[in-house]
Amino acid sequence: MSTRRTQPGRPRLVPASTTAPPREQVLHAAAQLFVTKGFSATSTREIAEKVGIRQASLYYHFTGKDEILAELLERSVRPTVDRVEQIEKLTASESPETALYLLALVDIHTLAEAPDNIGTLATQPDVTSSEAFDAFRSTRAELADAYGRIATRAAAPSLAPAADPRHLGEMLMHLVEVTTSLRSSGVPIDDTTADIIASTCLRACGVPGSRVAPAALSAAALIDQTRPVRAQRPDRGN
Amino acid sequence: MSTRRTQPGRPRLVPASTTAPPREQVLHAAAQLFVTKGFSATSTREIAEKVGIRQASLYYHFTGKDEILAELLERSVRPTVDRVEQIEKLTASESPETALYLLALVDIHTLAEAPDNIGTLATQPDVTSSEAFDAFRSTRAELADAYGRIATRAAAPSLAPAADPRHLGEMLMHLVEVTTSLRSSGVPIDDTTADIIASTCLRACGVPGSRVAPAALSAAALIDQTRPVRAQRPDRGN
DNA sequence: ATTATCTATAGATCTATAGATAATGC
DNA sequence: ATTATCTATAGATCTATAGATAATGC
Repeated sequence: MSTRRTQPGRPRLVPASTTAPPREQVLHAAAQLFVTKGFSATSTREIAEKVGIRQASLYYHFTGKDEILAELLERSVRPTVDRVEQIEKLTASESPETALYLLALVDIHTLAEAPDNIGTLATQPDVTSSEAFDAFRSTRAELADAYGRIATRAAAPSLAPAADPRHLGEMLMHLVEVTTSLRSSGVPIDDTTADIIASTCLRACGVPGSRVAPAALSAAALIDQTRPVRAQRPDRGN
Repeated sequence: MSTRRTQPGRPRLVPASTTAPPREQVLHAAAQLFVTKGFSATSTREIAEKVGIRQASLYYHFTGKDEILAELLERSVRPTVDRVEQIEKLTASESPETALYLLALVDIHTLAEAPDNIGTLATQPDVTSSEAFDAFRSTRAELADAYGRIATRAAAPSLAPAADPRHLGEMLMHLVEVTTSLRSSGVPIDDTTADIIASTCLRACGVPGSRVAPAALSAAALIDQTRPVRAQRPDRGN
């Protein structure tokens, strides 16, 4: 009965096809275009058209095109980064390869579930070259450091070339990105696929085959306990 | 004595700093910009400025920006594709994992030696979305097919998710691209690094650890015999 | 005559701002 | 009054073409 017939604000020329907040509609449309055509090749006009609003109306929700991408980038890493602390706590008394396996699993899951496969945005050259995304690069560096830190403990001494933890972290992040690449090719990222990717991370670090399966088992037992540490919503009952 | 003082054609406002053919100068400048900023974010004016010519002068050498990228893309895969036939011949009587290892080694070498790290261009979204690069995508698909064909023979039956040879090929190409990613991070791609990456390909296919080292040995013995089949220059003495 | 540049510019964008308008909320 | 859109447009690009110019080659 008390249902609003319309929203505040001037009505759109093309009525919205969804009830999602307009800001989310913009993010969704932009994500699809950025992922398929690339950031620089996508015009604000195209985004607006996809949403069903006028180009200028975007600027009511965002200060510019950069801010749209910045928000999408942030969302593509935030879920994993917020779980890193918890992962390290949970695996403090486990083998180092279990810690790496768990981090990889969580990250693969994030990339597999991210709307519109926005995990692919991180490697677009626009992102790595413009200062507008410094905040994201800093967040991502945090994740690369975690990969490097954890993997260095697990890595075989034979891994001289990637001995620098930072390089090792970058390599592993690239490996895990195969998740987004498979998603683009239409491969469903189920538990088996995730295990193959995570195992590949361990093997790429030189972990002997005999230690991979135990790490997989231990990590699987812990994954349900990886709750985000930051950005947790306050309890409903407060 | 017979050295020309100048070249035909109107002199440049800024004299060339190299004797390389102008077309190559353009490709080199464009490659650097495309790789760092991305194709769409790079203007023809920037390319021209880097070369030291006027923006319009680019169009004497290329029909447009697309043609510059198309040529760079072609060069980034051609060396490997031209060796695929020879690789399959050489390994016809070897184990399937030796064939895969050799293909990976050759590809890693191509990516490691490609000027300006142009191997990174293939995954830019501009490339995958515009029809202007259909020829390249077709060449690249040929390579993906080879990866898929060879890897399917080497893969363990446990690899159900990537059972489709095409998907398996895509996955392996993504893995090998870590070469360009490491290059960007400043890691030198020496023989040891190449072996780590190639071994990771085998392990990602589920090849047991005990069969990796023998494959690496066999492949190393064959790599010097991988001469391109297509595009070979005619003998000097003809 | 041929080659390789130059100058000038048309036409098509594209981003972002200014200010009007049409809803609801109070 | 507030919200969320709209219309209109300034100013800054950016790509590609037309045609002039300054070298060498024959």
